[in-house]
Amino acid sequence: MLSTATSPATPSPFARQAAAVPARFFKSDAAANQRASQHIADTLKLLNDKLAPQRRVVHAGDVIYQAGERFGNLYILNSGFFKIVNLSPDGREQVVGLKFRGDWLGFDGIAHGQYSCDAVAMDTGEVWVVRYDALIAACGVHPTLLTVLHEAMSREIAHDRESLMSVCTLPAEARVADFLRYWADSLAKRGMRTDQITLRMTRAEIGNYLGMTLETVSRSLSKLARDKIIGFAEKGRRDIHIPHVDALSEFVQRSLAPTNVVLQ
Amino acid sequence: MLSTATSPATPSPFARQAAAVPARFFKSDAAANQRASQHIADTLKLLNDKLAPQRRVVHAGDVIYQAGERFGNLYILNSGFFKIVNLSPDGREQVVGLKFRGDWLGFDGIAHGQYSCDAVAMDTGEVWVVRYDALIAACGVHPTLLTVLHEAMSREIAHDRESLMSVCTLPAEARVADFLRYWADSLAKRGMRTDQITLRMTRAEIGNYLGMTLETVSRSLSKLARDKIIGFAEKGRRDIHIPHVDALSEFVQRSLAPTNVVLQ
DNA sequence: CGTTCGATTGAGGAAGATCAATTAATGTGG
DNA sequence: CCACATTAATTGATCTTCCTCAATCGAACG
Repeated sequence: MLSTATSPATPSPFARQAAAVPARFFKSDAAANQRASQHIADTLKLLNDKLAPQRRVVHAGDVIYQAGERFGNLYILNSGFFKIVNLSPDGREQVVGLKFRGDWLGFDGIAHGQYSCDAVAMDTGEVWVVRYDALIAACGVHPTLLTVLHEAMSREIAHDRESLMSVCTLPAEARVADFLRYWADSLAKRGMRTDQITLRMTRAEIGNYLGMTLETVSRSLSKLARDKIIGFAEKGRRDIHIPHVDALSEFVQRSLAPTNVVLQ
Repeated sequence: MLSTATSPATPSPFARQAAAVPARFFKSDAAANQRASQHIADTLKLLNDKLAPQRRVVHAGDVIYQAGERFGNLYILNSGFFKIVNLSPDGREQVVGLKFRGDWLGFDGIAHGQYSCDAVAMDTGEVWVVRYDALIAACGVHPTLLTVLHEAMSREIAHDRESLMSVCTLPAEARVADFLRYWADSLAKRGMRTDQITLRMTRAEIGNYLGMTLETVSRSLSKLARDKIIGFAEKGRRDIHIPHVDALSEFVQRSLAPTNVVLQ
């Protein structure tokens, strides 16, 4: 088991609550998803209207930018699906992010004048290319653009922290469940169906993203299927059926419970 | 051992290099540190001149903002040292970031109108308080401020990804070594000495940040001390002596090597 | 229709978690 | 300033999770 700050041996210096988790925290919220979907559509429309960005169609495997490449553009994902891969000088590679419709790519390049990761398309899609300096200039004219930009950066920061927390505090099976929940959530927030999702990543890629081996991913998925929390399509194990998204959150919570008390 | 995308069994789909690591990648660079230190000082001066921010002295344990609190301010750290703690509804807590002089706090609040983590002072210091809307207004007058802001956000995004990579690809001992290297680097980039550093965190906090137990942190530090890569002060094990920062990077590299070949 | 790549599953082993005992530092009241 | 209480750190022994290695199977593709 992994370390949590709330272990009984060391009462956490920042402990604040050990109460039961209110249901609203892991109940999916259709109305909120509806709003999120609308917000993404509105934002894309705004960007399209004010920036008239260059459009670029991409296919699975296309690299939109590479670590080390000179920074100049930001990219807005209109459709499709990307992975962000971090590279270390010694050859380690790490999938550090997944991007869906409405997400931005390339923020990491601003600080040092060059991108620090690779952005790779995992599917056919369309990205909008925006020159960073043109964007900044446009922000002067349309302040809403600046708001949108900062929101996107802020969201990315907040989400990266969630990822770190997940990797650091959840056991492997729960991490896989949480990954599926996140994926389904991301689709729901974009107005797409979540009962049947197609993972466009291999087990190895998922494992890399979650900090575990492909075998552990496979075993975890098999376990979730045995528990009827997910289902596989008859043919092909890339399509995953998720009858209840909330069941994934509940699985995560259960795997955090001290020990499975049989009779309360 | 943890999964790396470059395991021999599964030749990575994105493999690009397996070459020896060029020395420049882990050799500390005094000139670069000098420049970084100057850049931080210049940036702080600019912010001070253009924004005349409210100053606030903080002491260890002070909470500058809390998760859930309404967003309104950004904070710039002029001196001292902060930790950023992420909280989950079920009570998990995760140190997701450490902040030094020149770093900004509060970006996570922009997107959702409320902060998503706690920012806690670990030492006496001074933060500059800037209202977000006042900052945006000032950016209209002084475009350099916008550049500075975006640089800070971009740096944070890039660094968060490094953290995730470290947790996902390095074994525990290497993570501790890399943590010390990062700490020393951060000090060096701020013009401070790195041969003698004082960790203002307990083993439990370090372990939480690195995704391991406090016992593993302790054992790793003991190992590094046995190997003469670090040393402890006579009294108190919070002060750590680092004769060669590069030795920490080399330790990380060594622990990544397939198997310790005795005679090569 | 064979070849290749991805996924699954099992067996064994190792890294690191957990439990526990001890020691060192820090703080507190007398 | 000291005795005592409290918290942090170390270290050892054991156990669990997950990694590693290996074999098999299914799908996709030329």
